[in-house]
Amino acid sequence: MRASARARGERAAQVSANGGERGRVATIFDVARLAGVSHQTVSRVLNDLPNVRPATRERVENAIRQLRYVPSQAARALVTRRSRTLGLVAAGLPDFGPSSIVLHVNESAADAGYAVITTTLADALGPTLRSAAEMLIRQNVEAIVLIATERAALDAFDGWELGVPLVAVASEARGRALRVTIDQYRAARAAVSHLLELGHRDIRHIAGPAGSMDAEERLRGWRDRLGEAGIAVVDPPRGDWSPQSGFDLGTAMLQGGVPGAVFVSNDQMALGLLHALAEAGLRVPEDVSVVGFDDIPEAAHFQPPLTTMRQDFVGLGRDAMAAVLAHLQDEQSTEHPEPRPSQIIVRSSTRAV
Amino acid sequence: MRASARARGERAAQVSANGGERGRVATIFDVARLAGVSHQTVSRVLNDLPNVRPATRERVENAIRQLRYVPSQAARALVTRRSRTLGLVAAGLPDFGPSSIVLHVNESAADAGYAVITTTLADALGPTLRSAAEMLIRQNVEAIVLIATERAALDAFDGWELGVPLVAVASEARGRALRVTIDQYRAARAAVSHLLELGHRDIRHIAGPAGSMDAEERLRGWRDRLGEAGIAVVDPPRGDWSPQSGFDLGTAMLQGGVPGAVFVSNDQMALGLLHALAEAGLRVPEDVSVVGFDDIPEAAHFQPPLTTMRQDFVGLGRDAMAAVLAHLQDEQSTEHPEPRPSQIIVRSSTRAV
DNA sequence: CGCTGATGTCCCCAGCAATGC
DNA sequence: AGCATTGCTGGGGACATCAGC
Repeated sequence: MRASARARGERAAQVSANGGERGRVATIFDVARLAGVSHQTVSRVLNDLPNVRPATRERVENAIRQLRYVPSQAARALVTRRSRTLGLVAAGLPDFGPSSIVLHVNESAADAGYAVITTTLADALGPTLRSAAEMLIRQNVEAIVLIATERAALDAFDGWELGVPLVAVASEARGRALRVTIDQYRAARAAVSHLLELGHRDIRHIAGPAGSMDAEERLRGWRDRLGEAGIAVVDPPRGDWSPQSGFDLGTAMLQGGVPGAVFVSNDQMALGLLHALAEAGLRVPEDVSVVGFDDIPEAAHFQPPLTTMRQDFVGLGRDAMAAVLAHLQDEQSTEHPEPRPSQIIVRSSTRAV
Repeated sequence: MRASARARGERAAQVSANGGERGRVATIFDVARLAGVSHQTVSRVLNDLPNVRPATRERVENAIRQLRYVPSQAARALVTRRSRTLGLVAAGLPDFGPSSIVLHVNESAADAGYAVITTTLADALGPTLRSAAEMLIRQNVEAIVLIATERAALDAFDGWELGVPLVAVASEARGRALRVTIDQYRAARAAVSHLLELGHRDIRHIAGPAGSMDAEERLRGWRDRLGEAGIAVVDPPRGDWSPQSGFDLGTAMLQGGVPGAVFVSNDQMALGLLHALAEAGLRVPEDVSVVGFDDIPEAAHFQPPLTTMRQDFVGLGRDAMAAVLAHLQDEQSTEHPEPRPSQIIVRSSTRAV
């Protein structure tokens, strides 16, 4: 079909004629023309394929530099069916946990040569999630990573054929999504163990919101560990992660007497609790021991510096990216990686009784 | 050219023959075939163009639903040269300020129907920025939004033809980038005015790092406002935004005596300062007044609750997106929007002397 | 002949302009 | 005039083919 070839040639000629035109960028044909080879040879150079003579390669590379040629991702995506792009769906920003995960998934993706399209959601309702996912699919993402704090978010994706792999960062295993996770349950048990080892028996809990899987796992860890120690518990109050709710629930808790220790489901609520305790004239850790969760940057400078659980968000980001890549290479790989362990950071808000 | 049309037809036939094949997605031709129209008619339906009979439109829409057809963004981008995608370059995460800006730019972009590819940077060095920007260009973004905290980041982009509009979120006007901003200078002046009105004269400052434009503007506001009040100042100590640096610099500051009031360049360092003051047995606000900057969610529950400057990140995100859209529609529009004003939040860390 | 290095053709998928009924 | 169709375009990769030694 010579007509086609000629059309290409004419176009290329036009381009070199008005190369100075604003906004016009070089194509692979322009490069080929300048280097005196076919566009296919340029393609081989671009993709590091064999069968290109070093001298030819050199010429092509010079032409690329000269024209400041950048391959069109759109054209490449069209033919390879690979966009080198990931979708990231995150609700619950700007909390420390989700934000950190987003940050580190981004970093791991960049290392793997992937771009990340992030959609932040105000709520985790089905329709919202659905339209976010559809937008990502339209943008041609190769996989979707879902930062799921609420159970509802995970459920919304279930029984819904996306067409691309779904990796969920979540603390419960639900649905068919590939899951990467931090072991919140064991971390909560470790926090309670720390208090038990200090001799505490009256260990209360301020939990996170009901829909949150993280909150649920931390609550379960607290309950189970106390149960094993032969200590009966009642249902704990639930906050919304905010310092204000920690303050309110802490104030309410003090109405019924002074607890020996409190395990709080995140650092911000722990801060609110510290505030409530200070207002009530109670000293930490002399009167009450407090353990938080997350190890936010501020925690080391609370009054007193907070004992808390530090999570491995960096590792989690890597796990998520590894899961994506594994699934992209091999559809069958449904191996869930080991949950990432957490680490207790003992500061000055806990002490032995 | 009938050959071409026939090739299309054959391909379409193949598709419907193995429609169950894994990973194969429907194209506009499959839809056209099922609806008994040409692909162009489908295109008109997709783009809400006139000249489609309601009955035809109906048939096409049914076919789209039936095949779960999603237009290929890659193909569309190739022909329209519009990717509906924005690039966002952010250094300095996960600090509260930059994180908030990223979040709200994302939201505003989503409202405008744009996807956002975010790249997070470990440092703001030239080569890092450059490769980040190149990656975004390859991904075909229509514009780049740069969250620039450091002056060096802004300078790195200068004199460098990107090929796409650049919008900088930054507190200094540098280079040719379109700029949106929060007026840090006026905000700092307001913070100092608050202390002056309370009768303070000995008003110190703990500044942010030297390269930071935000830190510089806040420092300048503090210096100028005090100068106007006839109060001489010396160069303030500089932290790195972290609570630890606030603690260290606060401790050092107390070696030279107890100040009347301190204006701290961000809330986290203010927290460190509160910690240092508490350790020295000083009371806030009885002995020392403290004003922070940012109004992070924790600030209301510091001990004591912190007086601080709240910035309008939501508005800033909208400004950034508006600037992008304006520039995309009209290359000449280089109007910088008015800087967003900030608001003082008076809590319990300041009081009259 | 057999291998290396380079070329030609078709295809990916959607939108636009011109055309046809 | 209203509605639908045909042909071409965009940038680059896969594959088959070809030239040279």
